[in-house]
Amino acid sequence: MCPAADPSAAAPAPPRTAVTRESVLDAALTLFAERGYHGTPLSEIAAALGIRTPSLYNHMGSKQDLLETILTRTLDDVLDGFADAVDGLGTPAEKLHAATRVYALRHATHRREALVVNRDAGGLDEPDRSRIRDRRREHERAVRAIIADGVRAGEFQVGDPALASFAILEMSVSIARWFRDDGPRTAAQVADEFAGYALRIVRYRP
Amino acid sequence: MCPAADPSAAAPAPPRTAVTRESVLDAALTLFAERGYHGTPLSEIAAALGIRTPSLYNHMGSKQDLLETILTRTLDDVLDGFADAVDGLGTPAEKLHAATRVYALRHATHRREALVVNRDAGGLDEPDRSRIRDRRREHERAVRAIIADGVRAGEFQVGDPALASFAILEMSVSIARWFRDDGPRTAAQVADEFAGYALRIVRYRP
DNA sequence: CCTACCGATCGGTAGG
DNA sequence: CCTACCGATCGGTAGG
Repeated sequence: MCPAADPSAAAPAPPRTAVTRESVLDAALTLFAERGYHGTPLSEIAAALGIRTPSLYNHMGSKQDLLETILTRTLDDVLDGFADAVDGLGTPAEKLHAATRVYALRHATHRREALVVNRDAGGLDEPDRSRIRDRRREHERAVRAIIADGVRAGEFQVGDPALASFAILEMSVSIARWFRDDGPRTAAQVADEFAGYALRIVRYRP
Repeated sequence: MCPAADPSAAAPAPPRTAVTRESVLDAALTLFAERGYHGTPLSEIAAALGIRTPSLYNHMGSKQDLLETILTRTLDDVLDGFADAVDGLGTPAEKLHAATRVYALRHATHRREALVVNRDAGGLDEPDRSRIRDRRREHERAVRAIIADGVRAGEFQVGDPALASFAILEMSVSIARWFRDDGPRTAAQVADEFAGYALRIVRYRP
């Protein structure tokens, strides 16, 4: 209707910095997070980088490969972050607090990655889809185990550790959907608050 | 690679019941929830109904119209459910418990609708996108107001009602992502448990 | 409800 | 990094 003012040409000025595999992944990450994997044509990724679509193939194997790389890296970071956060901690309460804090913080500081994981993981072809899904379950199971430990130790009171872990994990994931860098709260403030919510959900009383 | 065993032909047998606007909307809802709006071609909706793609236009204006109808109905139901649930209740704790319960229950029993709202609301064109977004904010504000009331009344203890309401709402939304009808818990059990979590998050002590 | 068909756009390739 | 181009598929229309 109005081709002179195309609203999908979101990138205002093609930056003439060097295009690398990393800059392609970064542009793809931004656009996948905004419009979804299926809603993002390669032509828009190219336009954001100031190059033509076929030139993207100097930096990637395929559009799927872009998604797969983004998801694999993101899940690796989440699992590493979890391991680092709980390492050396003693009680289930300490572990649950630290695990929730780092998970919540990650979702405030890596919003694009979280949005793509939650929206487009199903867009992968097998066997990558199963691999990614198993990685997510690994993290879920680890958090559930902490809660179950806390229940056994008499530290927590929940009817079902699986339900509580879903609630804690998913409220943290949602931070990616509403957090703004220029908002009234810092990422660290939100993460601390949510870590506190996690302990409340499992009825931990210090 | 293997055209004889096309995995995207998910509908096994085209049911030869009457195709209506409602059955088109239902098939679209199932497929949008599974693959996303942009990931679902009209040809698959038609195939699920056992008709050809152009025949869909006897029951709809456009693909966008399908999405818009699904989202509008869903948001209407959420707001109506909220109003009915808190109507006549007295204390903030009663209201928050009832509002969370009905919201959680809805996400367990209307999983497809919830997945489409959360994934594809951005796929709408203006002005529908803004209208839908405003409806969601209306619900958020109402829940936040209950929490703020509870804090003022000394019933709840939270640093920031906005943060607590996001946590409560979004953990409930997530039910749509993992709940299974054939799982170990009924929708009502999950809803009751989550309503309890909501009161824990705001530190309500009966 | 169908067949026949449209222009546009998709991801991707050839060949420099 | 480009132009030129590919077959496939998209949402949608014409005309019965």
